[in-house]
Amino acid sequence: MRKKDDEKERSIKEAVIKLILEEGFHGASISKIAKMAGVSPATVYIYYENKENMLQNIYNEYSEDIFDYLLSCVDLKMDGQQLIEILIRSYYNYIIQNKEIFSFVEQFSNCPSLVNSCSGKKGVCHIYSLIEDMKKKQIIKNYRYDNLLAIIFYPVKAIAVDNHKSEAERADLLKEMIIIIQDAVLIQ
Amino acid sequence: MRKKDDEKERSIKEAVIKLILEEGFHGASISKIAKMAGVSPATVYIYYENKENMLQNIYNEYSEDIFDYLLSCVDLKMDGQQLIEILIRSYYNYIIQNKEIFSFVEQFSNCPSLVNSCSGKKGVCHIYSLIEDMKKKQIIKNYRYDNLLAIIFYPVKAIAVDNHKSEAERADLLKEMIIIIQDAVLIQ
Amino acid sequence: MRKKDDEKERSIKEAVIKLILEEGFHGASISKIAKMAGVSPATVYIYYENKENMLQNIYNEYSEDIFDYLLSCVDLKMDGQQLIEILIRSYYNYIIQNKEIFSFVEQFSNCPSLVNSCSGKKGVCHIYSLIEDMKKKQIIKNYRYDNLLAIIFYPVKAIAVDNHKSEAERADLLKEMIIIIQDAVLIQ
Amino acid sequence: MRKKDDEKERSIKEAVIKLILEEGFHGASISKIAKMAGVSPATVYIYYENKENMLQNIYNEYSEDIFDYLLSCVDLKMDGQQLIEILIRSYYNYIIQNKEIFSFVEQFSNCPSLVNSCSGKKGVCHIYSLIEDMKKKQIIKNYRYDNLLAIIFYPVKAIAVDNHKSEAERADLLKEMIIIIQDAVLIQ
DNA sequence: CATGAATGAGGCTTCATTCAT
DNA sequence: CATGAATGAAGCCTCATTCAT
Repeated sequence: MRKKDDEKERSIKEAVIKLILEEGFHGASISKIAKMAGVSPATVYIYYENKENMLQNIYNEYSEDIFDYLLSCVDLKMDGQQLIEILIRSYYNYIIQNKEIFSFVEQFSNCPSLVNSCSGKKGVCHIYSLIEDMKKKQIIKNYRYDNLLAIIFYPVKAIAVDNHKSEAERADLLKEMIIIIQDAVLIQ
Repeated sequence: MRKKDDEKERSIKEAVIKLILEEGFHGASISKIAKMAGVSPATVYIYYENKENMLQNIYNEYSEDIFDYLLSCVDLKMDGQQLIEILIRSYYNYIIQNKEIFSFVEQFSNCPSLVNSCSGKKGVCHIYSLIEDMKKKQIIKNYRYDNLLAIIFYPVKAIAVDNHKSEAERADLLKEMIIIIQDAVLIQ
Repeated sequence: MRKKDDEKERSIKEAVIKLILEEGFHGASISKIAKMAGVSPATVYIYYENKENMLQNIYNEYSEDIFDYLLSCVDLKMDGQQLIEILIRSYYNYIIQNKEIFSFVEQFSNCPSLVNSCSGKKGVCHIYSLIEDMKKKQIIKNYRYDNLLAIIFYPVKAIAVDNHKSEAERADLLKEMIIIIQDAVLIQ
Repeated sequence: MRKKDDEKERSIKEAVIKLILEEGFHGASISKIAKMAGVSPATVYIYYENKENMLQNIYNEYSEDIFDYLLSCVDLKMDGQQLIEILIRSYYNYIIQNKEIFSFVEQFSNCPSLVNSCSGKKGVCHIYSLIEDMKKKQIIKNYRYDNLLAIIFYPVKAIAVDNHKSEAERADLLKEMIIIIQDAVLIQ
């Protein structure tokens, strides 16, 4: 009896997100994935029940990743200004450094037919207590949690995914955006 | 007999965006599209050179739609507060009332392989002069255009696409969001 | 618009029953069928919704064939002896001369998973009135219809499908079998 | 430890014939068989060289079963009437009580590609001496052996496999059929 | 212009079988 | 002996596109 090969599962996953970045969601066929992962098409079905299941599995694994990363970057001893800056910069950096994963998660999220049939734990909850805590400490204004999340992260996304701009331009935009957001959500 | 042609093209377009909302990007095959549009698969190729071309065509047609709509909603005689509110509400309403189109445009935009090979005129330019005008009039703070656009529209999108919430909840969030954005971008 | 080609449908059907005789029910893959019929695999799906449907369709077409043939061979002016002989010989000849069709129908009938999901009009009804008529005329003994059918046709089948015997041997057996059946079912 | 092996082989065999009844000949894949038998697919290849071999093996084991059973039911002290009745009723009962085995053997027999490449000892020989003996004793008419076999058993099969009828109806048919056959083959 | 027929290529998945433990 | 992992080949079917009317 051979053991399940973690290496193989990993290379399959990597092939999926890489292919989906390069060729879009529909260009990632099982045979291409298998070829890129260096396994037989049949092997994919040892690790995943079928293609849809595979995508949802990978989505569930990575969709929370970014928030775990954010939490690992912040420190409760930071003051409000620092904290917002770190959150935003970390979010931005994650997108830049994990293009493939981010693109995969975004494409998946935007596809109603996929995301609706997905078990879908909203992984955002980890960051909930952080935000609520800062509201109680009167560091962040008392806006609704969902709105705070939207304000802090969505505009940054717009900068990060804009490939028409140079890195320098985007760094400038980001700098200004941090100030805008700090002004918007911090008390004083 | 011209009218009939236009109708066919329209019904094809509608079939495309409807199918892509319902079954995702890869569920929209030419034969399904043709069936839903009530035409033969061969007919599709009278109006479009091939499938990719067709999608890009439709994308180009609809990707600017939202900004045209926004401009049609605002009035230069409005004050700053009003204007921001109208922009945001209009944007929100467009998404709600044009789910299919919005979903199509979003999915297309997020697919690198499609959007990169697209002629891609940045349709956002229409709104550029409006924003710049308000900056000159010292109504809106002197932030970079891209950031202003991101701040005003991206967070709203988060509210509009969140299907886990009731209409009432989303209306509440929107109300608050308008205030947040007004505070962030208006002078005083 | 091209018209549906009757030739093509016929060659597909023939390929199916020929292949199933040669290679058994499971050796008849769509691609082999298509190759033998001289069409593309995709073409098969223009004429049949799917494989199961195709097989059922062909079964329904041929399962009654033999009884139509039998009826075309008999004549109401025949006496009882003649009639039984003709029925048996015709049945035998049909099997010999339509090996492929007969084998297909038999294999299909014996496969519960196929035959149960089949619309399945019992085509035997055509011969019903013939038998009942002869019972009324006191030519054939007053046995139940189903039993008469079984007695007249089933033993003959055993002779016809026995490939271990020479043609001459089978002719001898058939001759004797006719007498046995005549004795069994005719009055006097 | 021997017992365990035999059990595995038995459970594989049972899985094969059960699956073939339920899902037809082509629905019985090695992996399904293994799953149903509670063993690994690889284990099947310890007991059988390959799939075709396995099927032929099982066929050879069961194809004679019914005749062994028949012989175990009859007694040479019975008179002709009794003997025919017992033979027929036993044959009928075997089919009813061993649906799976019978269906497997029938499907296999009707598949030329399988049965032709089969070592194929005609298992019917056991019953040969019984029939010939009764012919010598002038109990059964002096018809050819093959025809007697066909007359006695084939029509019964028609009743046994007809699932459109109730058990009661079939019992009635069987009762009459016994009389028909007795009349046909017994002297006086 | 419009069509349904036709197709080779490729989609996902399962197959029978072998490998390595 | 027994296993689950692994695989190339092949299964069915649908795809985007073209053909012929």
